[in-house]
Amino acid sequence: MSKQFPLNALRVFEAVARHLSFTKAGEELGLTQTAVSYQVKLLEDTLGEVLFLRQPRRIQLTDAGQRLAPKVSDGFDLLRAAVSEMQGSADATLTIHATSTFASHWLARHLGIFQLDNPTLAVRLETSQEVIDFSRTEADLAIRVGKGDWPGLRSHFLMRNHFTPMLSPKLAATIGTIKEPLDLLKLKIIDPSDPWWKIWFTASGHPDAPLEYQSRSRLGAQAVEAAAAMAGHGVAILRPEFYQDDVAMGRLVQPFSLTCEDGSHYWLVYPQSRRHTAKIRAFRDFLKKALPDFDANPFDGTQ
Amino acid sequence: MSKQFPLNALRVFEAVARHLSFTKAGEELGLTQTAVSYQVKLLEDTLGEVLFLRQPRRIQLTDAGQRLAPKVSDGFDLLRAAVSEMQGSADATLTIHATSTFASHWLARHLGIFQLDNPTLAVRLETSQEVIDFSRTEADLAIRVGKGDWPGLRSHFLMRNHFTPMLSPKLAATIGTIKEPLDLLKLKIIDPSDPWWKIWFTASGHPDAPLEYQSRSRLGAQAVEAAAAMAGHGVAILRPEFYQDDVAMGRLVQPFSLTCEDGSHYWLVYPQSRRHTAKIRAFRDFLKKALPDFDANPFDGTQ
DNA sequence: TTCAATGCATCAACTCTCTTGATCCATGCA
DNA sequence: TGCATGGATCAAGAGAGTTGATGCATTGAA
Repeated sequence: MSKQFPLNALRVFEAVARHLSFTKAGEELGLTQTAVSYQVKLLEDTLGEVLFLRQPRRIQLTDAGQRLAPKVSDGFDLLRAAVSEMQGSADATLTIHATSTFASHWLARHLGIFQLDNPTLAVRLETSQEVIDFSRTEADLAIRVGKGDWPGLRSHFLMRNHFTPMLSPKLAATIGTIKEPLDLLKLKIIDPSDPWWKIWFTASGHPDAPLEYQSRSRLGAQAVEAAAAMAGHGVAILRPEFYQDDVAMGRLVQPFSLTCEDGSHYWLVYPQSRRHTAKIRAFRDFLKKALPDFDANPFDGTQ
Repeated sequence: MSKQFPLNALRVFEAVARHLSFTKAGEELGLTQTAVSYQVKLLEDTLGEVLFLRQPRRIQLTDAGQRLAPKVSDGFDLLRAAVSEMQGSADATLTIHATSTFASHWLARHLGIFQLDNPTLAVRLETSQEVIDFSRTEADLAIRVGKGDWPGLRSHFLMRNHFTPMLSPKLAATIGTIKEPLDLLKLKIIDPSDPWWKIWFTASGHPDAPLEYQSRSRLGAQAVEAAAAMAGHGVAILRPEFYQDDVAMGRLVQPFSLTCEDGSHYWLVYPQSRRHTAKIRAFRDFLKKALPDFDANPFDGTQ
């Protein structure tokens, strides 16, 4: 079965053997009668066997052709089945990669609706902080934070990413009321090297707020910082919408209404080439319904 | 399984899945690594599924690929088997078309040797007077009389065709001895419209011998005329070598040693495209050994 | 008998798929 | 650190495969 062997000719032969007509077979395959004739002859030449007897207005399988035809049909049936089955079962699982923050604070809440709408689709949710590479990881789609400009990938805007300081009410109580942004500096900043802090203090009118840049690296995930904040270990800078529950439960407070952005937002992302897949379409449609700003342009004037 | 589906890509995928290497698969198939890469991507695009995870120095099947690979292998195994089995069994039968004259007077005598040399080959001998068309009849090769110039066919000279009057000794006795060609005209000429008579009489010095051209058409087969001659119904004009047995048995006599030709000779003939088939090669070799003049040029000077 | 319809073969021209070779990049190993 | 391995990417090119026109033989209907 080396590259020499004309597989396409074999496929054509199979169709011709079924129809016993070059023309009909051509129609089935979307070929002209000429092409069919050519392919059959090509196959006959490589096999060294005549497969059809050309009688005036009809063709007929030779003994050789008769022996070959059913087995070739079986072979192609198997291939067809293999392919469609593979596609079927692959379609049955949707693998989503998301940051743990988004997964736990947004997806967890909304995925139920998607699953109700798509009962046959098993969802596999993988969380990772890294930006996954679709060619190296088995994932159908991903939720990423960034600018939406990833080459080779299709991206849809999901929601803006903004942030504001948050801390546990208990910790806040230790310094009385928090009136002024600079008050926060009396407390421990959980990750002062996070550029978000610089942005926020600048926006609040304190571009020179003293932040200890030298300290530990980012904890890596907003969720971890949030947990630390809830535990009263310090002040975190978070996306407030993700923690409304915790605010309601009294685990966190948002002392200032000022929120800032750094230009990175949440995006749905998947490989260009797979944009027409049913399951991807389904998830895209779900997000479109669930998110008012889906596919909006975060960079136009209307903030 | 329409023409859209890249069958070749599937074949490439099968090889890659076995080797787990684009390069190795390429070597097996006689392709460059680039081509393999292209084909795999093509297949992935049409399926809408990633089949391999590209890790730095190795690749790995995805779930989808893992499901697909074994079934595709099975499918190709089936096709491979179908093809080789067909070829095998087709190679096991050699169908020869010959004129009944040649079949009964030459082949019948010599075919035994061929079958001893090729015990696995079943020989099917079909006799017919018509010049068969290989595209309309199931035949591997044919023995024909003619000039050896059939388009699309390969032909090998077998033996000259020449002829001389022959008759039963009993019939000859009815007019005493036969000394002179014209003596034959005292007897019934079995098929006087046969152009061979005209040629022979002319060669014997009697271009004006009165032959009843108007009479019945040729009996069609030399064998039939020979039978008539043996039965004493008249004089036939035959290829003497074919009837040496009958001469020996006293059924026929050849009154004159003069033999003539009409430019047509015996040829082995088969489709160009099948010249490399094992069974055709075998039969050709057999004739080469059995016939001293095999593949000689009957038209050169050396008669 | 003649005429129209059907179906395959043939031919030349072209298209576009597929292949090649060069180059690049990342990783693993010495 | 430097080399070998293995895959991706790119531009260029070849050639397999298609197409459409045409021809031929047969069948069936008028």
